[in-house]
Amino acid sequence: MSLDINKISVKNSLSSCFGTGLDSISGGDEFLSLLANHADEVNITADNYLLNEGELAEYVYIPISGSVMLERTASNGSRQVYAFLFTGNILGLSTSSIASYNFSAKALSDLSAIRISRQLLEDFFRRSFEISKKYHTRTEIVLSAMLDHLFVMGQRTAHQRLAHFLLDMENRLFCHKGQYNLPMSRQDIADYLGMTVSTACRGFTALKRKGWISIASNSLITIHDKDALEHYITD
Amino acid sequence: MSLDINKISVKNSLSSCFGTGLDSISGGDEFLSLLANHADEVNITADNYLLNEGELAEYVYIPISGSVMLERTASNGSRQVYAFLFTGNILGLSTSSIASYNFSAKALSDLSAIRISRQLLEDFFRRSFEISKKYHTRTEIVLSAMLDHLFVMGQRTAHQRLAHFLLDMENRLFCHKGQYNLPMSRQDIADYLGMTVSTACRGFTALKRKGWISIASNSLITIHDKDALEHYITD
DNA sequence: CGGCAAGATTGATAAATGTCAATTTATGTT
DNA sequence: AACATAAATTGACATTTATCAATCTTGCCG
Repeated sequence: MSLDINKISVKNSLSSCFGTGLDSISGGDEFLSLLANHADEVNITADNYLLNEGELAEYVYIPISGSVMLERTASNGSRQVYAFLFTGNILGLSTSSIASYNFSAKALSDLSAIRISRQLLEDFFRRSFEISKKYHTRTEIVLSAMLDHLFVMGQRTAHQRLAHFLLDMENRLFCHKGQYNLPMSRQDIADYLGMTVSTACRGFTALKRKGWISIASNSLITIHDKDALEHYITD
Repeated sequence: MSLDINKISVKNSLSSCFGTGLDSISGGDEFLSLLANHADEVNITADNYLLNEGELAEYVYIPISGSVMLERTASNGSRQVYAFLFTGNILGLSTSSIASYNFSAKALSDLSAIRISRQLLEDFFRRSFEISKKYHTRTEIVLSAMLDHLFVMGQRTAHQRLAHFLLDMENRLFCHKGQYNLPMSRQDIADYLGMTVSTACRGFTALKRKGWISIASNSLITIHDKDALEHYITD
């Protein structure tokens, strides 16, 4: 199956997130072309699951359009959202090739993604050490991002965590003059940051009152004072 | 330099921790022997740092005796402890070969560790895909453990997190009839679990009052009712 | 063995966050 | 545009956790 590589955005290469730019794992165009010739394209509609925790981890995915949320739900119903992934991010990194997925992936919007068999990926790695190295460096970057998130979760207040999240999204989403659209609900944000929806809402309100952000239509966020936010999250 | 491989414990292979058993990354004895012939041994005394955040990441370490704590301290003094590592655990996994350490490693006790150059490790990987695969599977297991910890941090109360920690330590430390010695201070535990020392202490007291644990001498813990603890942490 | 210093525990209180219900606002449909 | 529905926000109150100081315990060292 053929695929137009140019469709894959290389934005979102930054910071505390699971996936980062596809560009960063390529061993030059050679790798991308290789993948493109062996990748399927999958499409699912909003609110459906691309994969489920516990399923045999057969594929790695890269969203072409739309966004995805990685999550785990416990038996008592509590849910932790692990990450939000956007176009060009890689999904499936954290799963060993012999094991099953340790999270579920839910589409936040209608989604197109390319899908590469882990077996095939492994064959590429076997043939090219350089490609293997790029890919594994990428995994290590994800681990590093997890450390950042863990720090914030353990050492910051609910409102600070929210401010941190908004700055992170400003880096990763398409943003014009400090304005961007959040693709996830308040509940998703709350479950990502380990707080209730009420607390998340009060956080938004608090940041608005300080004049650091404004909210036009629930999902449309404008950052007015990035410096203040950055200072706020470090205490 | 020569090294007695038998000194390296293969316990601690379980659960939510950074490093896990060295056995799991070996490509059979061949790999261990290879490393042993190229490894240095380093020794440092309790409370000193094996490596510091920001330093060029030149080595991977494996403690032979003693234990280590990985941590990050922010400019305002708040500290997140990322992991406790014991003998046989691998230290340095989460750092890309071209970057610097993204945490510091502090000895909890007098420590001996073997030290392998990342450059050398990479040479091994280049030569043997199988060794590379084992190593990177190990990294993915660490990432998976981080997800477990993140879930607990985001979705559980302070006392539940403490109970979870005590069960984890029971798996990983030398334990006889439910009794084991914690090598870290209350402050370290609190910083690992994202709470204050006071809250950690109250947690210990609460678990004692329920009759699920007892504490002989601050560091000597006995688990009396593992089932109750396991039920407690899932709500 | 006694005394000291550091670490651990507890108490009183304040602050942060959760709970649950009411209300408001946004979104999608005719 | 009006409605219906779901999502977001807020208020009142309960619970959890932090803060800070006092007290107790442990481990260490002479």
